[in-house]
Amino acid sequence: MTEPDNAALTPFYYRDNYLRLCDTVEAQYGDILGAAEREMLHTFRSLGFDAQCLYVRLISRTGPWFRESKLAYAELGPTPPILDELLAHEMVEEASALSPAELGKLFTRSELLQVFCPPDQPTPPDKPSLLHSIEQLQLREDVTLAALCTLDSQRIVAPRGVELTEYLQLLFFGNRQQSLTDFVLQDLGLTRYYPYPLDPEHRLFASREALEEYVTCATLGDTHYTLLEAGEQEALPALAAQLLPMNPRFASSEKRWHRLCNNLARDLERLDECEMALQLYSRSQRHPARERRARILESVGDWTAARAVCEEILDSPWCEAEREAAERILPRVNRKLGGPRQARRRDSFADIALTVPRGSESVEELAAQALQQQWQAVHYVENALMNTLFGLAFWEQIFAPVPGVFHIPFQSAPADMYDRAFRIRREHSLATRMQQLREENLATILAESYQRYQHYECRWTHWRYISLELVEACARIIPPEHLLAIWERMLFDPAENRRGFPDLIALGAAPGEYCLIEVKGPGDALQDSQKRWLRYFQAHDIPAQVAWVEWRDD
DNA sequence: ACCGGCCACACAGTC
DNA sequence: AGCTGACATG
DNA sequence: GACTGTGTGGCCCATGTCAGC
Ligand SMILES: [Mn+2]
Ligand SMILES: [Mn+2]
Repeated sequence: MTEPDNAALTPFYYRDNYLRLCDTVEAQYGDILGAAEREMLHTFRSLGFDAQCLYVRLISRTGPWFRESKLAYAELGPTPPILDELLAHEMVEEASALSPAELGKLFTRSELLQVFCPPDQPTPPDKPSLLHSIEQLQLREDVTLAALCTLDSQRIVAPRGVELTEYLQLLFFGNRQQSLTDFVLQDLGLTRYYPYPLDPEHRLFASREALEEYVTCATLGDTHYTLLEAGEQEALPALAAQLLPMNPRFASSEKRWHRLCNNLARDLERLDECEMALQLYSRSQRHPARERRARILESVGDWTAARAVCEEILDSPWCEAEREAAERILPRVNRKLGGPRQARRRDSFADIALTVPRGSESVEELAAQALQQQWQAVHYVENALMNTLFGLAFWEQIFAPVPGVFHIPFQSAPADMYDRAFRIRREHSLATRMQQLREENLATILAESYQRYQHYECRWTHWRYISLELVEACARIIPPEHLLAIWERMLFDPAENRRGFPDLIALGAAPGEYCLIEVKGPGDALQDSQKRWLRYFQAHDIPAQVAWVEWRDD
């Protein structure tokens, strides 16, 4: 047990952070909380210190039910009187009946055996079947609970207001993933967020309706997942029927809704529910909705409609991947409609053949080792290197205080990082920065940026994998005009063009002596995103090649 | 944005 | 026993 | 060989404990 570095960490940091969260949310969203919710917050604040601490522990752990005996916190003293207080204020409720499934989460296999299986009877082989056989007993749920309490006379409790807590966290973080844990990680110094200025003026959720709309989308997403998990595909059309009449009105839930439409539609395709899939896709404004529509229409033989969708895409593509898909589909469809056969563009990239012995390492590692002989150093970097360099080059623009993009102090990128709007809203500062990068010493800029911003959370930088030394070596050897060209394309579409970079970078001794190398093992092929970068490299005379690996059999 | 989304890869079926 | 996954923890 | 679909594994603090198998 080591002492935390951060002296601010008290034994009560969970409670302290929860209060910070409540304060922030009440200040920012007081108007959209209901009377009952504010009342509950008031009750919480009126509790004694220990009761507050225990309550926050309860809502931070996976419940909903807890055995009193499992609630032991050294910093709080005996649990029973604290629970008494929480029960008295109705912040906690006591179980009076529990289902077999709930029992399974609370009691061990041997405890359940002890109570429900007489020693002379055959014992179920594992816990699931044990729970099943308890179900078969058809006991009343309060009876089963009473039976178990004979071996553990302590109470079984659940915190109330869990859904309020979920709402508070959602309002604070703007998503359902982050939680009090993020405060803790911050306190522990495990994560550090760049101190960009927050603007409380622009809040994420405009109104109670916006919040509810988001929660509805999230719940439908949960249902989707649960149905898949349970193998209940037949219920998916009904889920789609719930999704379709929705009309998301708030920006805060739009992206989520579109993604949900796409995900669900994809599953409906697999069920041959093409009609419904088409309806969902046509409501979605997110790639690959239009591509999927074109493919469905092609597969059902509606070539006229398929052509129309392709033309719509080509007219104003959402991204390059979408345009390429339309360019592949359209000629096929045109031929069906009696058009001429068209010659296809063929790529040809510089390549080498490698024959290496099989090893336990990945094919990329093995290829890197084989290439070590011809180069000073070969690094297996994939997307991490170029994304890190991008983050270093444009840190100030990424974290610039554009209105409305920084809501909370736990962001690793602005809210619009992957939107079309990102580039447009920072047009001027990005242009100025590009100019500066063109004119000044890139190696110095990148190294200084690395040292200044190292350890701050950023979607682009990979501090662990990409060392300062590697950044310096790359900045010395890769010609600035190459890096600038790469960054231009990344800025053009930061979402799409952050992937597809070659696996390896091989570095020589002198400036210009380097090569980006995509490793392809037997059976692997270039992906579309990789081809797009390789084409771009060709067009800009950036040295890149594909290394086709074969196994040397001995 | 961790019961999810994103990568890259492996493999199979089609033309 | 030895391994794994879920969970809680700082 | 190109294209398409599908399914996979890793990656997201690190570490210890416990229950299950
Ligand atoms: Mn790769
Ligand atoms: Mn590769």
